[in-house]
Amino acid sequence: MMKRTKIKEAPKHIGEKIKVAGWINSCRSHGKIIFIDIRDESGVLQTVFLSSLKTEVVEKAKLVRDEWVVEIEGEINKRPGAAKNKDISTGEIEMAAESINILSEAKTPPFPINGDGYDIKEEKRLEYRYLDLRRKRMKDNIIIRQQASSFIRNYLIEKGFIEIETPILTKSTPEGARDFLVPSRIHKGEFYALPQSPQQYKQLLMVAGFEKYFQFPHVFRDEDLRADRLFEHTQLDIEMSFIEEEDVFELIEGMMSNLMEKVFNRKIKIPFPRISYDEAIGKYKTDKPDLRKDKNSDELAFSWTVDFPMFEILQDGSLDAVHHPFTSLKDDDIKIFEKIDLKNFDKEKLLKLKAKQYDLVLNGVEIMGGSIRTHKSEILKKTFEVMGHSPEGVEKRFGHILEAFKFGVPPHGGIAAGFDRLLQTVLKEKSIRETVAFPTTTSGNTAVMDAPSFVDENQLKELGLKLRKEEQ
RNA sequence: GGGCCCGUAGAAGAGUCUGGUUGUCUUCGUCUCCCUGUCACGGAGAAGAUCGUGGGUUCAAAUCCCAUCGGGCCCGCCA
Repeated sequence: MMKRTKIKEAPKHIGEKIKVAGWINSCRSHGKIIFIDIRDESGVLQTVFLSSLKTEVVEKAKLVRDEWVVEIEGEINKRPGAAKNKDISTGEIEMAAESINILSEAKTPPFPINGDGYDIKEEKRLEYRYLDLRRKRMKDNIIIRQQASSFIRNYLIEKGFIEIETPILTKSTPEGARDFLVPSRIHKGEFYALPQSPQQYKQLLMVAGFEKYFQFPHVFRDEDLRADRLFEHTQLDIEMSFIEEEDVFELIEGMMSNLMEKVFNRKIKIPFPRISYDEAIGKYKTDKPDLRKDKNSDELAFSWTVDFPMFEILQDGSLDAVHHPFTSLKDDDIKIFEKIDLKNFDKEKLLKLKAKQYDLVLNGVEIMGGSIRTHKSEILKKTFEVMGHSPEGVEKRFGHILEAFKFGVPPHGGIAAGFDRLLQTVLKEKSIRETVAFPTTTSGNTAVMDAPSFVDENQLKELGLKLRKEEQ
């Protein structure tokens, strides 16, 4: 049996007989000559069926329809002069078909697969996502996503980073977004939480002596969805020991400029502009300015927003950390903070304190955020106090990491990207869902699969759960 | 939790505001026939609709009202 050749490789086989396999992209019958375009993952190839072929072959060629799965054998030839098609990469060649084998028939697709798909209801596209992903635009998005993650992975490994996975079944943290919870079967009535970020684990890895860590973690937040927000998304998470802000900027600028050039074929200038939070708010009325407006161009505009305030004031008048309590203050502000008497403190003074916190902004979208962490227990204790946490509360929420910090913690810091949102921004997609193979709708219903859904009573029983009667 | 918008043959849209023959039309797709160089081929013909669902108003509802389901965008929320 002849080995199958990928369509992208076909131009290397001019004058040879090969076999290609894939989906029918389109059929054009002219009576005595039939053109069948066959598509595989790598491209599209025109095959030509002449009436001089065996009747049986011609009959089969007349029978097939779009999206049927077939394999076709024949000789690869250069196309006659006028028949060349510059619009497709295999437009210089065609296959003089000799045989066709139908591997699988197909129903007529519920929507067109040619074209970009933007005008089709997303509801339908998600219901049949496996067909939607056949379209070139979606396939390209998924493939470039992999090229980007693969590039970043290699880049970081080259720089001495270790990729380490952290748990998905983990502990609920009362800070931040609403958790997704998973009931424990063994410990009835208790729950795991899915991670909102590997923040604490990656800091523990610094204590463990992994000086440069990264991973592409899947993280979960049970908050209402938007065009740029999903329940679950992929991060690029990075943490390093013995570094300062400039080390993070340098790493990310090198990584992003190389990524843009090698994967997205776009040159960008480094270093990126650094804009203080106060300047950004003053000049652009936002902490994520779109610098394309300044430059009056559509080029990708990266910038750092730096020197965020450490604390913000909430509606109830209490103070909260803008980023998180483990964020380090600027060196000068640490001294000021140390002198502040919390028994009788001036909120304004605290609100002026600046942190070693930074965001990477691309075209007005926050695509990365991070900070240098503080590991000094006195400062941490005081920060928790400002935020109104009782010592018992702190112990319950952060005890494990504070305990770890007692065993020799290196100065450390890091950054995390919303990987899907980064792709969305670079690819200029309107929705984050265009960069994900199987996203949910904005009400959290999954693509193709019918989730969430009710479960067996037995499953609930095993977990020690029951629904209230009126909810069943 | 709140606001705005959308749901009409397989797909996209017009029709709804201002109710009126049997749901009319456009593009694409589907099916049949014709066609030897097309490439989203072309030509001729045909089929295809519970106007999301339920209720109400009316002599009469795709059209007006209420409810409900589904979808999208935004505010809140997302350290």
